[in-house]
Amino acid sequence: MPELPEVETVKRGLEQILDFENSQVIRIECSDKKLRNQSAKASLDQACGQRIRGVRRKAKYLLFELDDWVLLSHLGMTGSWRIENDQRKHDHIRIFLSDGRVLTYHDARRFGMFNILPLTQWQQDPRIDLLGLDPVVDLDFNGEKLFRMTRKRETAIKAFIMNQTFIVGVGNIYASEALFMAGIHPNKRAGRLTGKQCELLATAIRDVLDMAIAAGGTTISDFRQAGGSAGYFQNQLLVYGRDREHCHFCGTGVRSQAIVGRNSFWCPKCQRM
DNA sequence: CGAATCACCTGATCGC
DNA sequence: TGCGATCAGGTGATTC
Repeated sequence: MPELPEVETVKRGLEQILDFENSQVIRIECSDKKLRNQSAKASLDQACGQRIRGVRRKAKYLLFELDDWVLLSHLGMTGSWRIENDQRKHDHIRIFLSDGRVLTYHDARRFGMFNILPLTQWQQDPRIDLLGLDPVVDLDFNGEKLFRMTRKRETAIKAFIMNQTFIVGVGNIYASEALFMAGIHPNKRAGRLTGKQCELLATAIRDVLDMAIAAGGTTISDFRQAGGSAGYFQNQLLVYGRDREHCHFCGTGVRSQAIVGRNSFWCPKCQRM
């Protein structure tokens, strides 16, 4: 579900909703079913008594900054955060705040992660440390960097830009969109892109992520902003989910096929190998 | 080492 | 209406 724009949207929503001056963690409750990667209850309890000082995004991770700890959250495919005292099926983590509200994590498939890390050490966690450039915040992400990174890489360019050790934030939806905008076939070997193509692709990646953030993310089925509303970038998708529909530029039928295990969409006329 | 595949889960959808 | 097969926004372990 959540790629960079969706996580950024959740982060901004939580910033609006949370009361950083007065919200202290009173206690944390966990369902009996664990997420794919989740700290033990006793470890999470170290957050009790601490203030939530801020929310940050690192790649597709959300971080709740406490006084001495960081709560690291990854939404997996179906994770979401909301403020609501009532419980629903698939609510797995409930953080009770001193203002009486409950910060709740919902995740049907439980592919998400939730860990507590020391404030001074979270950046050394390998999941954070090994992350690549963020196209939205790292100003030195550009075509030249992309060109150098892709040299000698034999994998499909679509798989390359979805690999979080090179570039962060691009998932299955925005990979197809960015490659369409750049006119590059998703199955082209990464190492065969020209300098010009890397320039176009770096720009397309940054643009599509920025536009999707501005639209509040993409809601295909269940993505929700922290306040509960849907995003609306799904109305602006150019190729994703449009198999056999007409390309908006040339009218040719959009094609879809799995590339490295993930369904991919492209225009066979606008996008070249 | 790089690259591809599998595994982890539940729910929605589709064809019969 | 019911049932099985298939697919879904991600990532980390395993295999080649």
